[in-house]
Amino acid sequence: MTASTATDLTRLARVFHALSDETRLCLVAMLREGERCVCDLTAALDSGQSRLSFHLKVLKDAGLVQDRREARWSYYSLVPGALEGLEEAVESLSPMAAVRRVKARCC
Amino acid sequence: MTASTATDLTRLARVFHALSDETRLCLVAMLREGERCVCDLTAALDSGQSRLSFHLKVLKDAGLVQDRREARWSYYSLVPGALEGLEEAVESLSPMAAVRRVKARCC
DNA sequence: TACCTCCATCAAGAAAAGTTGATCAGTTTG
DNA sequence: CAAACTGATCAACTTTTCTTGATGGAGGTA
Repeated sequence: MTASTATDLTRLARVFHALSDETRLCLVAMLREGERCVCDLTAALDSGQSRLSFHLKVLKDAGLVQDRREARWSYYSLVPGALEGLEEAVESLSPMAAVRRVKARCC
Repeated sequence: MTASTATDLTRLARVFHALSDETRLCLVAMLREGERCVCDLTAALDSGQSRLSFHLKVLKDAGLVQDRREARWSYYSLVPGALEGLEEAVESLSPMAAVRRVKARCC
């Protein structure tokens, strides 16, 4: 809890970055309905395939979505609890936590 | 609720973008303690002044912080409720909302 | 086997974001 | 008034992110 403060910040920043793009927010919105294959997402967003692949990777690297291969399709879905965990992540930026960080030169 | 979907997405993306940087997360953490003048923030983060000014502007444009001038000092503070509102913003990316969006070509 | 579909990955270029140092305006102090 | 201080803004530069088209692999199908 005290050890990996910088790491936590880094990871939190990465999650927020993943959500900082409209295309990716759309993807998240669609995936809240349930699992989707890339071809469906591509069709729905009317977007190039490599472009979506890129954005899905960003979401995946942030730990927000997961993928599953089946035959020649890739199915993406939200990582259970990942979005719900956002709230407490924000709370981790608490005043007390801040005091600790700042005393140690902050970040 | 239906009209400004794209606008909502844009604004939400902007808020997440504002939080997608470690320096800015540090600033938010410090401001959760209460109002701070820029000189204090600069000292605590051991950062150049124009750099912090830039990041504070990003946070301000996203509606997360507000500033107040007093004499020659600028005091920054969190916009009340802004962080708390994040959670419900994420929830606004609901499956139903997604269905609506996707039917209309999504974003 | 030849061909088609789905999709990850790569390279190259375009666009956006971040950093740094300089300048300037408004305030206060000597 | 001159000098010092706080902090916003600008321009130039670096770094990161995004987009696009091409390639290739894996899995089906005729």
